[in-house]
Amino acid sequence: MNKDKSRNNATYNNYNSHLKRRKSNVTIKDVARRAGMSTSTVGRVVGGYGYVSDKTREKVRKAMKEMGYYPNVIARSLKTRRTQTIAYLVPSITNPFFSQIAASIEDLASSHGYNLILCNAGIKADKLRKITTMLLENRIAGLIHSLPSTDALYNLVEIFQKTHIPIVSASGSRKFTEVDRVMPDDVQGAGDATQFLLELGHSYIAVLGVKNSTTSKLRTQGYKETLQRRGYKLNEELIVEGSDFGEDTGYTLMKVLLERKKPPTAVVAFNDVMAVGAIRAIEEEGLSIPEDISLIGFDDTIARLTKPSLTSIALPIGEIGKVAIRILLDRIEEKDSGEPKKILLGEKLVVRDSTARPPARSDL
Amino acid sequence: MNKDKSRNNATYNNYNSHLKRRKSNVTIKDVARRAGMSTSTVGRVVGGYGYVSDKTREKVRKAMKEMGYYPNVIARSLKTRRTQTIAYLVPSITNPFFSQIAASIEDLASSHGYNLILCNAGIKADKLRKITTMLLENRIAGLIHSLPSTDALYNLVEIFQKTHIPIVSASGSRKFTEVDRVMPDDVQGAGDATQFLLELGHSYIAVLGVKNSTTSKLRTQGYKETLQRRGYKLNEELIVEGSDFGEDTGYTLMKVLLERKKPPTAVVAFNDVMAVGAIRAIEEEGLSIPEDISLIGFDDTIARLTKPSLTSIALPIGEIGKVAIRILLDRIEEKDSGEPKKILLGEKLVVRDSTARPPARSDL
DNA sequence: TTGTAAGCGTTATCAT
DNA sequence: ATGATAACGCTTACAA
Repeated sequence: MNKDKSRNNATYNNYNSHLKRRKSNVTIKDVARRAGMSTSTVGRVVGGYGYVSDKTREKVRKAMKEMGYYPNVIARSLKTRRTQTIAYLVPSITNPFFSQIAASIEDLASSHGYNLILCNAGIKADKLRKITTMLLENRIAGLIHSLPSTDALYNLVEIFQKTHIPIVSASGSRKFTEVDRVMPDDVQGAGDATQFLLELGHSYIAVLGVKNSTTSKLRTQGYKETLQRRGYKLNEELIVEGSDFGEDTGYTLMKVLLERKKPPTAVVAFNDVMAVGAIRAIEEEGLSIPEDISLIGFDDTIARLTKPSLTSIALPIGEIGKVAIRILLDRIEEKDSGEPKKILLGEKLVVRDSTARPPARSDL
Repeated sequence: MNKDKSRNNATYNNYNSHLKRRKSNVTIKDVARRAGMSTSTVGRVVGGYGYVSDKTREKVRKAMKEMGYYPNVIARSLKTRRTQTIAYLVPSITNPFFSQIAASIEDLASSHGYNLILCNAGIKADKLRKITTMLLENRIAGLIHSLPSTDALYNLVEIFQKTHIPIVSASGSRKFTEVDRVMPDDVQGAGDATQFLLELGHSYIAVLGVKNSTTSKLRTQGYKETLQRRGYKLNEELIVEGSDFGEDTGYTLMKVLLERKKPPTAVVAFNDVMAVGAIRAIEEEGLSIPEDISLIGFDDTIARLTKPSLTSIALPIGEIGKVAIRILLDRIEEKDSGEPKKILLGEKLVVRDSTARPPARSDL
């Protein structure tokens, strides 16, 4: 009855929509009146705490269902001073790497009763600052991000630190040691790639990197360490770097290598897209993969689709999201109040058609 | 001073973390006390409404900054009975199609002061039902979804209808005529593909479709209509359908076509992935693209990456999100209270290397 | 132009 | 086991 009445009101409101409409939702009070008891008793069955007799509980349940009652979490949050909302900040949700992390975060978050609010921070500092304010105003319970180190991020971290809102970096900035960080083990990944090529018999291995990229730096480090650990001497000339992770950069760098008197017999590109550029360069020179040159990509994104399909280093994408959200929830629920952690997750070599033993004519 | 004190408290709390910590945020009251005036005056400058003298405004601003005040939108929402939160529901955020829509929704939403909460509804009805409850409890202002028609979605639509929370389907279910729908014009897109092939000189054109798919049905319709409008007779044998949009399905269907006495000279696959399967089948038969057979994909997802690169029908992905969020905001802010709309957005043919005139020996 | 005070729908602390 | 009642932090008549 009540319901019908309110519905009629709403319909009526369409006629005088110049007036602000007031959505009157069913409240605890309404349910209490209907069930013939106090709001606190109803509150107890809704919240599932305190003593309620089975009989009253049933009565309340019935009234709730009949009236279509949905507890107002806003009022609850105001009273309890905490929300069930966490945020995930990315540079670009369009990037499959981030959208996969988002998926695994969302999954665990929602199964623990948390809502995930998604923020595309883009690259402008201003946007991130606005987001920071918005998140603060919304009193979010915690935050995961995959953002690069910037002043705006520093600002965010600082404020959240003060407000005691936990932050986890999921393959984002590694700079702020006050926050938990979970990231792929790039040193190990590049090491594995190098080792795999060494075991195939290659000894003159080049890498296609990117200047000013922490990731590229770590991967280069893994390459160097493995080479040296296995007793090979390091040749700095085999480390070539471009300005970005794009296809054209891969193409150009590969061209440079091929024009040398002694080109490498194997190449590790620090990203699948660069590897695609490298494939183009190699084919243009009339060489074939893997017969003349072995090629390994990184990130295992489009490696399945190239021709030939690319041996690549797969990132533990799903793992990153899962571990990050787990840490965050532990922080929020104060099951963990220890020092900030740094967690490295293993990368995995996926062997496909772009790698083989070096050509026999290789006399190196 | 106050700030320092609270920080010390927090640090101290780490020692007795068995006690529940109480985050005490700065409130309007605190600011008012500091600035030496009433809460309502402060409220007026925070909210930017009513009369405030420039002098007091400045005083308040100063106090706010000094104390690090962030308005509590939860309290505000409780009072005003509305939130600045909208939700976007997808079957899978990992799918680039949806993540691109999500990106454009997020963009406009945030620039209008709304938060986007992202929900991966997956395929289980139970998950969607849980999400429905959660969204209701959170009193979201509106909802966009890209979900297929299911009972659980019907349930959601029905409840939201009752509660007067606007819904927009962004390339999701088209069934519920009570909600606004914005979607790609599949009839036109398939029509354009067909027309393009006809103009190249093809007359024996096949399509690779999928059973029980509305999308496939509409695309088939576009194909048929264009053929008939141009005076070609329809050959039902040239419409082959599989059980899903997968690569293997494309491969199998293409094989079937190639084994016929009179194979088609051109094929439209209703999805790029199926087209990849078709390429494999065609190459296996020793035929080449586009010399022997022209091939068109759909959705323009991986079309750039295939070999040969694929002529494909690009979906107006960004547009879908933008239009959907615009409609939703208009509904929320009651700038639009008209009948539910259905908006079709144009698809665009992107010509690449997989299409050419039919071979000369084609005597059809 | 500013202040007072009554809610918004919960939870939490008392009584009973 | 249940009920009254006071917050939570804000907005908003209404009064001054």
